[in-house]
Amino acid sequence: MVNSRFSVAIHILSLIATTSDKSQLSSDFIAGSVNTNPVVVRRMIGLLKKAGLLTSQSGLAGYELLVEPKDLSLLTIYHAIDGPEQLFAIHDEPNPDCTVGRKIQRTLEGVYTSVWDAMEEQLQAQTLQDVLDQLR
Amino acid sequence: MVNSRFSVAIHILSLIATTSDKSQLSSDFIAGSVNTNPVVVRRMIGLLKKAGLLTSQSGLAGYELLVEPKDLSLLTIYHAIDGPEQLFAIHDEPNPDCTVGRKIQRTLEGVYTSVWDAMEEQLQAQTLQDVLDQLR
DNA sequence: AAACCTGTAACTATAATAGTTACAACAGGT
DNA sequence: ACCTGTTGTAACTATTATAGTTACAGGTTT
Repeated sequence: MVNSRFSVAIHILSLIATTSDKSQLSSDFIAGSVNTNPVVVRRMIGLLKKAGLLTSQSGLAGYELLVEPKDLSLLTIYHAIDGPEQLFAIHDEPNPDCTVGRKIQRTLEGVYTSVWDAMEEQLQAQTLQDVLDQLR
Repeated sequence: MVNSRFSVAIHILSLIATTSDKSQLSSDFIAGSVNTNPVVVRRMIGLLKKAGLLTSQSGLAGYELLVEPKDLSLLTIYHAIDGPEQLFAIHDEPNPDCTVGRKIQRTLEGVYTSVWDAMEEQLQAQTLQDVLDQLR
């Protein structure tokens, strides 16, 4: 299973989107809602910031979204957090002297790509706004 | 990323399907093609056997498929190897006193379920025979 | 200056994974 | 009966990913 970073990222972005008093949004406050360590939050926010999804100011509590929730697809978030770009690992160096071993890697890549594409399509179809609507 | 067991399972099943001299199929031989340890192979085969996909006889080399490659979907294989049934982990115990924290888990479950379903659909659509065709 | 914050590096703990060693039990040939 | 080679499993080890943590330099506000 993929790590929980994607979940944490969506949680953080939801919090920022729904909190009107931005000065309340310290990494410590956010960590309290997510139930993790403030550093974990700041680390994650660093990635989201690098992807241009939000701004922050060093030394000053408060984050602001740079993208409207309805324009922010979950796929964009996924790419922002630098999650794995493959679903299934393929074993290393199968035997090249074997008919199966010689071609299995490329074959599996093809199989997994179709699965991955289907997944991306789903993530593209859902936005942060959809998540916010369900949180009500 | 999910582990490489799924890849190894497909490799093993492909080997069994394409090898006519079944007595050649020892766990050691298969391990040589996959490039891993014979015990890893036997462990994996134990799962496939438990799922009714193949037979083996203790003490005697040789495995046989119990299902026609064209009737064996990759999804069936995936379930056989007991892979994770969720793609993304959801962080534990978000703060119940927070609007977001209170409902984020259930919301994410919904999101991830739609992604998972799309993935299963892709795996269901492809069979071991499709893989064999591409190995040619 | 004091209190509070961010950003980041470095370290630690835990868990998943794959690989490995070891061995009991079975099969087939001699 | 014995030897060789095999499966099925348990138990252990090594490696890696992940999350959590400590520490601290530097920014911001009062």
